[in-house]
Amino acid sequence: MATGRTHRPATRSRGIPEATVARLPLYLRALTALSERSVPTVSSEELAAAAGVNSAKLRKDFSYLGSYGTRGVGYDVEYLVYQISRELGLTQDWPVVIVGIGNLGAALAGYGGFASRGFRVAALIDADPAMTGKPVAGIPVQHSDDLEKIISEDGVSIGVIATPAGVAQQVCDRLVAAGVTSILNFAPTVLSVPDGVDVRKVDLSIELQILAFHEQRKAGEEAGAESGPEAGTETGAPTAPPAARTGGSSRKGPDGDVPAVMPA
Amino acid sequence: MATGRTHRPATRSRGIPEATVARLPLYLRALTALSERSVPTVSSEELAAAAGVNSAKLRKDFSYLGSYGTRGVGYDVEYLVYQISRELGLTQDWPVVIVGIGNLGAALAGYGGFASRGFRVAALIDADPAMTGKPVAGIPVQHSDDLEKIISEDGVSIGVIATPAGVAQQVCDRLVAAGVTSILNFAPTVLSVPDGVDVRKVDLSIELQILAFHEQRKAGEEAGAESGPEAGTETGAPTAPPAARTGGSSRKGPDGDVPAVMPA
DNA sequence: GATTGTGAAGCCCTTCACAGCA
DNA sequence: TGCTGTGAAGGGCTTCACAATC
Repeated sequence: MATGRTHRPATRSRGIPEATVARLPLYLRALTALSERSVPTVSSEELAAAAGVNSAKLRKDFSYLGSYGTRGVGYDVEYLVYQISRELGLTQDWPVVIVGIGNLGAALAGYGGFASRGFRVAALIDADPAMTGKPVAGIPVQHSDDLEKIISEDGVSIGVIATPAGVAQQVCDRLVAAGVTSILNFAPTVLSVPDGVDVRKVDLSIELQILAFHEQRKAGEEAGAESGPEAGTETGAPTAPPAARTGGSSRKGPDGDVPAVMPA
Repeated sequence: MATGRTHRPATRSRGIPEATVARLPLYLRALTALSERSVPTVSSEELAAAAGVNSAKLRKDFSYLGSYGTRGVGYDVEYLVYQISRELGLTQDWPVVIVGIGNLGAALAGYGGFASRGFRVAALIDADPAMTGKPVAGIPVQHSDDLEKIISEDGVSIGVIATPAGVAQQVCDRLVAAGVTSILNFAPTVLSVPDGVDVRKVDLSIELQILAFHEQRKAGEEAGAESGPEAGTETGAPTAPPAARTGGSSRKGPDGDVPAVMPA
């Protein structure tokens, strides 16, 4: 998951659990598809299947928004689309700026999923003077010197950071100082922000690493047993075993009390 | 968060909680940075700060891997880097294919964070014949007709889908049939896969929608009270109030029992 | 009869707080 | 003395299962 940090655990906002909020866009997408096919109503079971969750969870989620369904019938598609959109704040226009127009920033600039959800790319910003004025996805890139001016003039409150990791924090600081209060961070760094600012991060390599973990697990399972994730070779062995390893007293180690690989 | 689905809740693998696995890459990055600065040891407090988590959580996480620290001292940086890498399966080489070489696919192809973590882009695949042979990020694009051959020849087990939503499921099916067992999905669709295949998704517009939700909440808080998220205008009002609304018996509605906006 | 809405139970994760160890 | 490793407590989310409702 990409998760923000500053999330006022107090107040509980209006009581909608964060996990539920994170699924609302999923439901919304499924409902939009149904709406386009002019399906009038949908049951929790059907909608849950379309959104890839189970129906009890979906009903519980919707119960936080209010009682929008009809027992024995299901949910009115159009009405739910509206309610969820409103709950998510998508009935208003959100100008966003994208900072860092490299490959990724350019891809984001051209991403159709933004505009269709009420997000308007208000500006593309890059530090490279050679980029200034060049149109990307139909929008001229502006120089980062003008960052503050752009933010305040357009009333931008959401910023997307797609810069190299090295400059992400300073870009973040400038965005926040200029009035941005929500940040979507693609740079592989931990950003620190003051209270009241939300950060969500998307880290491509982290997702792959998580997949690799499970992939390795699978490979181990089917192979039966082999003492460790990569037994024979000892590739690029640990550079520095810690002091503790020599004692060998009570440590459980990686494969201590449980066979590393289940023998079937 | 981007979360996979098929996750065998049984067997519990080797007992490392999913939440912990998701943080290991974070720790690894922080440790790598320390390693490059030749820092020999680090305390849970310091490392936690660098990774943006709290220290109790970090210690608990590490405790699932084994006792790799030294009381009164901290953790050996190099040793931890190795242990976490091994746990994540990064000590081996993971060939990946990227399917769908549009803006996003191209950006992914050139993303440096992959190679540095042991992920090797084995092939770029696109359905457009005009793309075939064209080098992207130094790698020639191959036609999707050859997908199965590429997967099996290179022993690819991880696939990245960056195609339009409409074809994502069929691409997914072909990848799985060809032997891929982990998929990172950037297409805004729910993929269904057989047991044993892991899917993680990254959805750019969902992240923004979650930010918008909190952003709206903030705007409401500072504005005092105003009856609803966007009061005056009634922009694009609900197309179809559901049957239930007329009865008006027990429904709580969106702003029923709690003021939509806290009055200070 | 069908399907929602929801208390209650269970599970997982986080946090606390301190014993154990270097 | 300082910091890790971990039992125990606490909190949030998911799942169950069924009463309420159309």
